[in-house]
Amino acid sequence: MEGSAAEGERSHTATRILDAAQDLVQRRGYNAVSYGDLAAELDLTTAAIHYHFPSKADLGEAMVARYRRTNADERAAIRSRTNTVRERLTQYVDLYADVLAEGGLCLCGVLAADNATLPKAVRREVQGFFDDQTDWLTSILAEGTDVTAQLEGCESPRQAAELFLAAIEGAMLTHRTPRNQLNAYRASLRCLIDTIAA
Amino acid sequence: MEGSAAEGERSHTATRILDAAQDLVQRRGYNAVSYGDLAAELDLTTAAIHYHFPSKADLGEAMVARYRRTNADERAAIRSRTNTVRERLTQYVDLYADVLAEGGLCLCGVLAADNATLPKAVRREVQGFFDDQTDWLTSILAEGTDVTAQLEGCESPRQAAELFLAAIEGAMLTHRTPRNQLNAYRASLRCLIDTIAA
DNA sequence: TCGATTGCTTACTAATCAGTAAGTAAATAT
DNA sequence: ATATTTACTTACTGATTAGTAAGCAATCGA
Repeated sequence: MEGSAAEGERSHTATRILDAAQDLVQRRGYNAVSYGDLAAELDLTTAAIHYHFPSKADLGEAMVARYRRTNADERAAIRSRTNTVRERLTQYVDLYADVLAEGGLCLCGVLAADNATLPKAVRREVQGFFDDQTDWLTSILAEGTDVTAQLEGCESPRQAAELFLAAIEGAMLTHRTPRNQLNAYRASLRCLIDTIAA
Repeated sequence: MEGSAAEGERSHTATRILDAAQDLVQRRGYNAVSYGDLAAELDLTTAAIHYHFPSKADLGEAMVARYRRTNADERAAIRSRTNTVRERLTQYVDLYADVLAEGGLCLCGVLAADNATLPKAVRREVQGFFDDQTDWLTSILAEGTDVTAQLEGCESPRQAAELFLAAIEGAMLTHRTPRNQLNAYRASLRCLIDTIAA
């Protein structure tokens, strides 16, 4: 076996399965995606998918874990390439522009809606994702000028971070109609960003 | 037949079916609720449910239509019993306190997540619900002091209304963990209300 | 070169899905 | 009193669900 790199090494097929699963779940929800759907999309058998991910819980957990890692990289990139709160929040909002344009939602936003039917491991990953976001946004906001001065009711950067995250996830949900959804999504969030980074 | 009242008259069983369906969908999502689940919950057969609602699309449409009517009444009650923007928004936010405490979400928030798999008629009702909310919030905000002065980036009451709705739907989604979810939900929205109604 | 492992396929299973047909007991209408 | 309608039940159907068992060709390690 060659240079066994850090964990996360996956076969080409396993990666394709995760890609297809994530795409379908973001557009249709957890319970509307079956092994049969994935098999059809990838020209595989359902058994082949069970070979890579024995149960749907395994697939779901791997899918969200990978989503969290990718998202962490994207946030790190935003932090290193920008300097102001406004730039950072704007680019953070735009992280979801592509999925939204294709009719999808934040993976964990969709999964949170299906929360009660999720395997425990998946639910834990989803909660972890939201914690990641809140922590990151809190640190971004804490570095800028005092956000509690702009948002009257907010007693801490963390509270403002929670509001901002809620606004993003909610704006994707409420602006899901085909027409102009992306503009409406951006407009809602710009409204909040301008207040925060006045 | 006795005094055929205004439309919306439904048999006792049909009402019980809608109650159970709404409760289950709010907690589990559209695709995780089957006729079998409802039959078990209500001690009926699935055929009995098909008698009242021939297809799942019929059930879904009736469920959301009733939700919209109930919600319209609740909003009208808030408007007539309060006078300030702050009171109105606070009570509007609290409309979801009970469902949230029981592990549920706004019915249309859940359905928006399942959007791609929804029958057309249901999708139309869900979109109608969001339009209702935006219209109502817009008129509430327009009656108060100029909200575009408090929220820097907002160019109109409507834009502020869209942000507020997004924040509510999103806060339910992100604060779905059992512990203290209701307090966190309220805190996030209070933060926005205090800014809007400063 | 040979045995084991990897990455699949074919062929299942039992459960569950939405939906239907036919029958029935009770209430209602004439 | 009789016919009809209402509100169901029993008993299905064919499709789809997640998941399994067994087999097989190619690759890999010794």
